[in-house]
Amino acid sequence: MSSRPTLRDVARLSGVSEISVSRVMRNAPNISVKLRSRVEAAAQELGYTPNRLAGGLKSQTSGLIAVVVPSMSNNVFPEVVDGIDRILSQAGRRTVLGLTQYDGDREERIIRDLLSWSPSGIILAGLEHSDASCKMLAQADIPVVEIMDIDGTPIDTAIGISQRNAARAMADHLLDRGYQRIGYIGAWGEAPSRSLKRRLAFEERLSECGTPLAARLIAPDASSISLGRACCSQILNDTPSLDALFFANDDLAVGGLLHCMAHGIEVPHQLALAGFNGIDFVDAMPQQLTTIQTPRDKMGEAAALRLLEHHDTGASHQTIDLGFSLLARDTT
Amino acid sequence: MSSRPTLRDVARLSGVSEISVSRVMRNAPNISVKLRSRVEAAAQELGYTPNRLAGGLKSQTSGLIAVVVPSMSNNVFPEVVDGIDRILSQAGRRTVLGLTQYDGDREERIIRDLLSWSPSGIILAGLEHSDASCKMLAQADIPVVEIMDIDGTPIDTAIGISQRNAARAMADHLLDRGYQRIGYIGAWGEAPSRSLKRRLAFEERLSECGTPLAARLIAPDASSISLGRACCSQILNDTPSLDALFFANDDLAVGGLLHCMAHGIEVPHQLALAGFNGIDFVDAMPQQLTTIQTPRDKMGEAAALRLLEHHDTGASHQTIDLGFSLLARDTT
DNA sequence: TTGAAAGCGCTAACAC
DNA sequence: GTGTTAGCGCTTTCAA
Repeated sequence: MSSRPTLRDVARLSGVSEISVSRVMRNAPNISVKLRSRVEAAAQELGYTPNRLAGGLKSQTSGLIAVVVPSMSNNVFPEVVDGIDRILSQAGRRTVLGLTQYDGDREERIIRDLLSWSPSGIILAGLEHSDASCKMLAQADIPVVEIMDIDGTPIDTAIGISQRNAARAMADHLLDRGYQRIGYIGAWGEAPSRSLKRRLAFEERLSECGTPLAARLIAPDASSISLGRACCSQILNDTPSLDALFFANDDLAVGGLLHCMAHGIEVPHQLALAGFNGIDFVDAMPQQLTTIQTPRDKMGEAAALRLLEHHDTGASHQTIDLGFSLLARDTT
Repeated sequence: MSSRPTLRDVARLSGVSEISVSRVMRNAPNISVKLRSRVEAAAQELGYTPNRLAGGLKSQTSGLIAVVVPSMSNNVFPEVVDGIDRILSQAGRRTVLGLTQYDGDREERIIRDLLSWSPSGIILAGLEHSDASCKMLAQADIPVVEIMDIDGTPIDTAIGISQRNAARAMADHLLDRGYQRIGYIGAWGEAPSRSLKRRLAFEERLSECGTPLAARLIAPDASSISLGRACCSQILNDTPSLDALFFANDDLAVGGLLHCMAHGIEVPHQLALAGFNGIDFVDAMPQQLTTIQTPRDKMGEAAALRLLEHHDTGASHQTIDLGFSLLARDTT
């Protein structure tokens, strides 16, 4: 049985021109009810599916949205992607995914590859990209939304939070609470530039207040609860005098909390713990973790909405701050 | 300042034919070193990016791979997608995403929409799809891989585990340990057909062994640790005599464990707990949770590999069992 | 409100 | 090894 039916087949069957079928399929205006129903019947009968490759080629606008994030293994990005896709699919657009695995070279290759699909827009995590990447993005002449971080100059639009301010807020919180010997634990070898920014801002703030960071441990491995547990153990072994720990994310922090529970370390009296992100499961722990709540699904949704409304403006160098909130709870 | 350069521009600049440029860009065979370098220089100079919409239209094979899963908010799918993309991106293929939100109608629309991109293959979660969906998939004449579940008849290839056998294994485990009053907790209103299959197989096995399920609680909400905690509290309230609980997933089970910790319920002596999936964080809990370990990233990788190798066979009705393992640990 | 012509950018099929 | 020709399936003009 024949291959996939085309517009031509539908046109022949319904006795109208191809362009009329095209208009019906796209819900273009100025189509009589009669013609529409005739065409729809024929399309139905043939099981016609439009070929978006052809449509996109001709119209120079595919409706694909490229999404470039580091990894789905990091708890924050699935939520972002969920938010993006929720908005896009309502609008008949599709998400094409690229996962960089925190590798800048790979990001560049992915961007090049994604642009070859003539996407109608692109969403990227972070503000740091290679020169070549930036050049490609500028030339592509499509809306570019950079999410997560707003501490820097966006190519077009940045939507997220100030990672630096969030870190400084946590520093202030710990100092307000009277902690003096503060340590920091990170993961991924600090490949995500946002972690690095946060740590630097955190250290900077502590120093400004005359209480410099007392210890630091950056594991090269992927972040996980188990890793947090191991790192917590190690940093306390190396620097027993610590009275507070700030973790690069909640997974690590929960690991720290579990370490303390297992070893009878009283939280927060002997050791205070703070995380970052506000992942669902921190609420469920025996002690509610102090953390910074970030609006991850909002970031995805806002980025997608921005792309959808973008038929007007060009590159706008706009920054949208979605804000964070410091949840001061049981562990500090 | 022209728009995006085309093959023609590169051909003109390098003084060769368009088709030669095309061959160079695709690394086709039979190209002299000299011609290749000349073309590459020109492409470089112009910042040429191929237009895959055009290429795909002509060659009838886009290289896009459609991936249809319920949601990224469910811990299991991000890992699957990570596995898929890891393999695909190596092979120069792209993931186009569709999230069904556990809605069959939406799945059907998504499949229709994704097929309009002429994907080279499609990966779907689960074996249950609407008649219309199955028809479209059959007509599309592309490799179809259904992942997660192998209890049923695949359209083409199924890769995953037997959800039923896994549930029966857990039933046997709990019975072996001597538990008699066993309860079950689920979420999502059991929209994921795999949960339902598991529960039914679990109940069936318990009944076969003369120890029917003592209580059951299916929450309509999205699964989460907090929900597990609440459900555990409720089911114990309704049926205090329970001596074991099987949860639809690890999130719920961890919630149950936290409830027990908070209320001084001794695990497993007063109450045994078992989860499903083998999510990373269960290892980190104060007590290691008994669970069924499922090979989620393997499922993604295997599905992607299957699509890549698929230039030979047609629809094969093949089933690939990746197996699970029951991790009998502290909580049973 | 409908249609005819032209061509988006690329590659398969066939020369040479 | 390289080039010529034709056309993938659709939509943008422009005309009626």
